[in-house]
Amino acid sequence: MNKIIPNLGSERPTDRLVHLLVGTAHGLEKRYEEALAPVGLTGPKFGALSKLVQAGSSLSLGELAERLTCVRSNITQLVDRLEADGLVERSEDPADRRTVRAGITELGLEKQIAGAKMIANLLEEVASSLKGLDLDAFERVLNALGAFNVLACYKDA
Amino acid sequence: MNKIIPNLGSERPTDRLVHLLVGTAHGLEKRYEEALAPVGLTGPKFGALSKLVQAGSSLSLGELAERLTCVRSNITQLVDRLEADGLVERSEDPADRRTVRAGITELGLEKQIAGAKMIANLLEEVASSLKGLDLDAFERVLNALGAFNVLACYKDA
DNA sequence: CCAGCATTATTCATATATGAACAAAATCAT
DNA sequence: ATGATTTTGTTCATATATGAATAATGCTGG
Repeated sequence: MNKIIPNLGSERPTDRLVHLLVGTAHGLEKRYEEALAPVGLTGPKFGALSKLVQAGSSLSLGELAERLTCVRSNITQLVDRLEADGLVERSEDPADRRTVRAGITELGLEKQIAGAKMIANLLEEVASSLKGLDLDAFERVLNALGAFNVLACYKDA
Repeated sequence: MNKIIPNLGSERPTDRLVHLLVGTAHGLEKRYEEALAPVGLTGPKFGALSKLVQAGSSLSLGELAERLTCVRSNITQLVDRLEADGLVERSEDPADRRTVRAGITELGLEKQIAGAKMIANLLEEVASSLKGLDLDAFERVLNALGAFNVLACYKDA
């Protein structure tokens, strides 16, 4: 969970801000993982289950990779682990014998729902800690960084 | 480089902001990695070299782990790879036979300097894309999230 | 039709991260 | 002084990520 851009004492004001931004994001992700841990889920596992719930049906591994913005080989492994946990099941696609579909199980659905509750609580906390702040200005800065950045792929990941 | 908090159509305004924040941070980290790639460095490798340069002397692996905010076993592996690249050398600590010190090599120093230049350019770009925005408001929001968050460990990572 | 091309998932090698278990060495408390 | 504890780095098992190579299948242009 590291890979934080190191602060090398440069001390231009934006350098500090970038560092703060990335650190804050990592902190949020850590909270996110911690919120899911009691349910027995990790971030990536919850993400995959959520995409399946959201889709309302099974998805091919390729579709799952797209929606989770990652490469296929990653999904092969993630679905291996989810299947070992009994949260997801692979099935054949009758229309295309190359395709493997992943469908959520009963247990997977339960876990997703439990995880979603934890995340809702977390986001509630975040929302209340942000009350009264100028969130529009905040978003303008993020958008400025987003325009400049490689973020198309994150638009609705 | 994924593990982005998935957007599960909740659509409270702060949910969207959290998602945007984390996505932007990942985008910056991606740019950071891409800036270092031509030099032949990755983020973690550059981070370790930078801490050694900053320290001005060799550091024990434990000190390095602390400054990079990660566990010791991670540093063992990272220093293995840096040593294989010829960027760092392990040495014994005369004062404590348990301790292993990591010192930067000539080549390591060159690479760190080259990497630092690339990062300086990147931050320059960021700074110019942020011109005219209300960075104080931005920082206030980040601080609100930081206070609420597990971020002590990132204060000056 | 079928030869070549594209797509799909898997496997493999690798990088990064964590945490538990371990061995060696240092320190501390009695 | 010495037995217990702590500290240090390594090793191992595991999770997550990437990208290259591969095999199976599907598709397409002639």
